[in-house]
Amino acid sequence: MGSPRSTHSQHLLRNSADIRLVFKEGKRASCLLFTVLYRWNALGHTRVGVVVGKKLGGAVMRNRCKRRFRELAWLSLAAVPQGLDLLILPKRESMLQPAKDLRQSWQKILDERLPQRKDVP
RNA sequence: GAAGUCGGGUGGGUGGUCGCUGGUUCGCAAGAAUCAGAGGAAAGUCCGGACUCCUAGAGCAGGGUGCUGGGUAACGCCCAGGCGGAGCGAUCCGACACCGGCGCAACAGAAAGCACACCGCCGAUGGCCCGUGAGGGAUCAGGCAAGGUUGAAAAGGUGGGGUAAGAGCCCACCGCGGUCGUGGCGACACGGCUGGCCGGCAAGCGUCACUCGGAGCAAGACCAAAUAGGAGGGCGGAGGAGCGGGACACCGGUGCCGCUCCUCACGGUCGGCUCGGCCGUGGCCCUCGGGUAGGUCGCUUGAGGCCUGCAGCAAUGCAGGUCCCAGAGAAAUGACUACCACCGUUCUUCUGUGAAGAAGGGCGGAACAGAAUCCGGCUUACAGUCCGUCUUCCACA
RNA sequence: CGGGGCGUAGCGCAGACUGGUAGCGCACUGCGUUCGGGACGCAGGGGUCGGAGGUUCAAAUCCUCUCGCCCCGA
Repeated sequence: MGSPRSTHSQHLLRNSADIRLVFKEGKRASCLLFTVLYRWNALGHTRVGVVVGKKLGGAVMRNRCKRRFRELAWLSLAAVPQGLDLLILPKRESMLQPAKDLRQSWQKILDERLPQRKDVP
């Protein structure tokens, strides 16, 4: 199996079977700019993935979108309870938004809709 | 100076904070240090290769290309030249071989291929009528293809002679075909002689010349879970019947082992359900090879970049020197922020009659677009901006 | 990444190989029939043939480029 090259790649959700599992069983929290799906995994550490469809633009736009959201999740990794699979689905409106609006929305979802650290099963 | 033309370049910069990927070194490890990290199109996938695997050979079929010569690993690409077309010009554009064969040309038009006669012109010649006659008239036979009409296209064009009217019927020039000569490697050009001279379409079928085996890095090689299935082996197996085996001194029965059959059980199927029919399995474990998810390799040193010289009109080639320059794997090469440049707009102040210019401030914008095995091209997209070549026009000297 | 296919009326499709009239079914409009509706009968409207360029006298059709959609391959 995939031996992790660093601690960074441990926290990436990139396996297509796992992503499909989150789509199927995950819970859903959304706002105007994006949607987050989340599901408890059995690994004990958090994994984050970003899924951007072709409708949002060309390869350049899609890559930038993924980078911005991945970094957003990265900075708040310590605040998220361990053992959660997160899947971010950006919406078209988020492409043109400035970074601070994105950060506010993300923080709001994180505080109000997602499980907190004390909820770890 | 304006308008244009062709060719080439660039594709914001410098800090700060937080991060990503790979190599190297150090470290038991966690990690640390250091170096490197998207494009001219990375795109579309339209061609050509390299490289892999498959394919016994050849022919046919099928595909591609299509003026000539050169360049190249190769090309449908590039360079040079010819011819035709567009433009005052610099320049630009061109699938630009062949109509012998089979086909096609709607509608219109008289006629669209062994050309034709609607309107028209003539009616010299032979008839008819008038007239003594010279002659005149209409048009029957007949002649004509100049003019009109149609069409994308009507059997060379213009002028003259000729004629009853006409016609390459004859002549001159132009065009076309044939042939000879000269120049050129050649496409072709020029000139002489000669023939009175029946088209178009091959991005229709085809012919000719050259050329092409098929698939593609998701190629291919290796390692290899779970589940199902395959082969082999071991242990086990509910009830009954038959046959065989061997031990018990011998025979028979019971029990044991093996095989076959039936019942039974389970699963599937037909069926709304039961009964019933059909099919499959008979429980567990081990080994083997194939192989999926997943992983490793392929994976970046190459028809490579830069500089200099030589050969060539050029594309390009040769020689020498020098450099190592992304290798990810749902996919790194960034995000945020400050300042400076650039553009647009607006405000204030100053100069100025005005047009406008200078300084400072605010707001907004900044293209097309992301390597995915690697090269050579083509095509398409592209805000700005810089450099050079040539052409035309205007002004001044 | 590679391979293949399709864009024609509001919808589903012919026509394309062999170039000259764009057609079929449903839907729509009007009239008839019926007391009224449906069904049926008659008549009719509706098309940049995805876009641009080229070949040709003439292009939905042939050629090139381009846009969008769909399918297949580890």
